Amino acid sequence: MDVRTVCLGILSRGSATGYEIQKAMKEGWPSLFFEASYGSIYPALAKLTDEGLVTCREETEVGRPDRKVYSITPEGDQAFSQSLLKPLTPDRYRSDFLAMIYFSDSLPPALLQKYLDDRIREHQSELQLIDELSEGDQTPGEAFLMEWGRRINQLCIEFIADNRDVLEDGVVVQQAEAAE
Amino acid sequence: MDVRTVCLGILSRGSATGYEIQKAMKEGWPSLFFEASYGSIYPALAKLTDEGLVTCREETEVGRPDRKVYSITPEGDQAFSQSLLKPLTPDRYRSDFLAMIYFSDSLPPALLQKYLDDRIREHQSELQLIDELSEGDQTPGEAFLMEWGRRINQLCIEFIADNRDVLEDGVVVQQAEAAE
DNA sequence: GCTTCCATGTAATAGGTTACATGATTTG
DNA sequence: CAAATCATGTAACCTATTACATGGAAGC
Repeated sequence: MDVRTVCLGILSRGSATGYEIQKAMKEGWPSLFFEASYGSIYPALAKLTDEGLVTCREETEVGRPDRKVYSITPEGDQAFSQSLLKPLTPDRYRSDFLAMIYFSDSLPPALLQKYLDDRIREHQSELQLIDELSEGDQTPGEAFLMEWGRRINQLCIEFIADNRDVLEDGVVVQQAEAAE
Repeated sequence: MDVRTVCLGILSRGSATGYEIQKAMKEGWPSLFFEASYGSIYPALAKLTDEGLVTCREETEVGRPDRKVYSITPEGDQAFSQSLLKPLTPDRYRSDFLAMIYFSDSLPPALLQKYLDDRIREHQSELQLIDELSEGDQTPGEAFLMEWGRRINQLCIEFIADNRDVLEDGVVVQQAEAAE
């Protein structure tokens, strides 16, 4: 699922500007599964407009660029529904944090501690974000994502707290050999 | 952390061919935080060799391309250690699955069910992979990643099983309004 | 007075994937 | 007998990021 499709999906929930779409990907529910910068969102919206999948209503503004409110068209709705029928591509996950864990024996212990502390704080921020998003009514998808996000972040915080000594003490774990 | 750096990190654990590095990113511990295709790995190794961060020993093979075994140099070791000192970039996560959840009200119910079933199977496969990787001795980093992977995947399986009815019944969740 | 928010967009660049090219050996 | 495994590499392509360009209004 590329920027194009996610923009279309967000617009299927209601009209928005490019700026608002980016905000949704950064601080809204979509931030839990996607992110993109202006440099990809604006061209995507321009292309979707060319193809007739969205329309654009311009509102003249003073002192800043005209506000362009994009709305999905019936063709856009159909295109989006069809894109959901295509097989899902595998999740793409890339984590400097987990890489750092894997290579943590090449790391100064003080830095390892800092990275772990930082990480806990990041998970706490995300829990707070989810709390803020959770105010008001929710679609089933939002309710599911909310609890999902809570559980995952809680688990991560708890897990780091409970298991950081394995990394910090640098003990090599040996497999119990019951077979001998 | 780009392909270049992860290749270097993997080579810091022992010599390997490009093929083996790709396998590690696909089926080894590194698969938990990184993935890359040959098209990026081979050029990265060539460049690292040019820069003197790795060396390459060629073993003549019959019926297939020469096997090129890469080994990290002292300069490479140092370069890798230093790259771990640079601030970690935020995790990058992109999930068609969670996007599908978010937009699940635009989805035929039968397809939603299939996606959820498939997802549970994927998490089970990953648990199995982790079990296979867990045989033998482990570094602290590996032990941490092992348990991390187990817990996350177990949580996901359990969570989907427990909460899928929220999506499948399509009930709109309303916030309890205690303040009124 | 500084920072953040609003608001759009482009150009250069980075970083990667996909498909292609080749082909023997082992496993089911 | 087909498929997977081993094994390397390139070229075309795609997608997205980063940095730049612009600037007023509102909040702290």
